[in-house]
Amino acid sequence: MKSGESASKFALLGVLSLKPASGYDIKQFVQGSIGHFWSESYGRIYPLLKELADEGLIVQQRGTKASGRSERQVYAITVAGEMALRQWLEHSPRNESPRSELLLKLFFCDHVAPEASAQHVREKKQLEEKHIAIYEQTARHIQQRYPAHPGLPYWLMTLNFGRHRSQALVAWCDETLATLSQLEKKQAKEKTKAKTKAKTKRGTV
Amino acid sequence: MKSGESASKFALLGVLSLKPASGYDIKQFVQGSIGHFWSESYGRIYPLLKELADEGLIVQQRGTKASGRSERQVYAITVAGEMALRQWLEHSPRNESPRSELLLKLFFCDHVAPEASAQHVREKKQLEEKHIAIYEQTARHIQQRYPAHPGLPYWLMTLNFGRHRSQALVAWCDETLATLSQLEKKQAKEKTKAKTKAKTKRGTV
DNA sequence: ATTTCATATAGCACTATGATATATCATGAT
DNA sequence: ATCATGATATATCATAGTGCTATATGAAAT
Repeated sequence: MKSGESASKFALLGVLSLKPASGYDIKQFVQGSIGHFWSESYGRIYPLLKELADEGLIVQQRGTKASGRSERQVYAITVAGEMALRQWLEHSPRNESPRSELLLKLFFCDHVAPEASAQHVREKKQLEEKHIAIYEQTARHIQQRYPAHPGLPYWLMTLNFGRHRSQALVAWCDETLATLSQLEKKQAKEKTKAKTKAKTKRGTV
Repeated sequence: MKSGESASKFALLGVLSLKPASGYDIKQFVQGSIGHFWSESYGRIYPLLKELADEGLIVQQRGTKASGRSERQVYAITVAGEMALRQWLEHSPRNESPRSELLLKLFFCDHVAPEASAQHVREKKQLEEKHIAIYEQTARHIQQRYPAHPGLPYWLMTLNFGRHRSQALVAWCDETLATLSQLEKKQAKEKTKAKTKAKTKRGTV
């Protein structure tokens, strides 16, 4: 495999290493199981499945019109595919380029009132708290359902990652909200001062 | 502005709201100042500058001189541009879809030895520790250099975000490394057991 | 003198998303 | 009965975004 090869291909291989699946299945699995740190779109999944099949890393299982659905195209990983996956897993992951619209807004927000930014931060806090709840619930659920699965410790690690991250961000939100309310107070005071000054000036002129 | 409008446009507007700049300047600024939570590529910057100019949100300062080929093309934000930026700043930021190659590898890593994953996690820890150092250094630097700038508190907030996040991830790395080394020990034990069994079997057969 | 480097713009191939189109089948409502 | 709805399923397109490469120039270093 070429070096510029995208991670998406291996994400699909990874899913197929668990069990054969269709493009639709893959999308569902990604959303439901690794959705908190990965995403795939149909627009990539279907072309990639074809590429992977051309490269011999997966094969199309024909004749599986089992439940009578419309032409379900199920793919399964091959031995070559498993090898490619293992190889990729051992390579150092590329560092992701983060893009946070929230931080971008915050960085430039001296153009607007602190309250507008505070609203964004409050929403972020709510979101992260919701995430924490989901992580904990999911962890309990999979521990109960797959207590002996060899992948379990690794799944829990990824959930733990999210929990740590979200907890830190909630703490940041609290700090930031405090700072923003201080800034608002200060601005209000300066406004009052400016008004008083203006009045005095008007009085003298 | 349309609702599907990308954040990149406003990132450029934000940078130009600080001072007039060329495409090159913008790239430098983004890398140097908001690089820890945002990125822009030349491949987007130049087309977007033209679009923004067409929409009247920015204006080209230097003339479109024909003779000099690679002449510096400096853009400045217009009043309309400032209004558009303010409007955007007040809208709720869209939640970003995170993609972590590290977690993807970790999730599927029961295919390979725990040591391979441990290596990835150690590298991650090093990276985050480096980030923390940079955040703290940058914070000291800008507090010294722009003690009275109205944007300073907001810049510090974004750095603080990074610091919180990185500290949490370092803690996660430590936890995860501990878990991985336990898993490795367990696997080693099972292997030994398997070997002993095999020997016994061979002995009896 | 010429090599090297920082500045600067531009285009292209590839990667990725989100929206939408299309069709089938199961289920329950009318 | 048949009709609406929603889940299943595949596919495509416009748009967004990245990374690499080509090109050019002036200034500094060798």
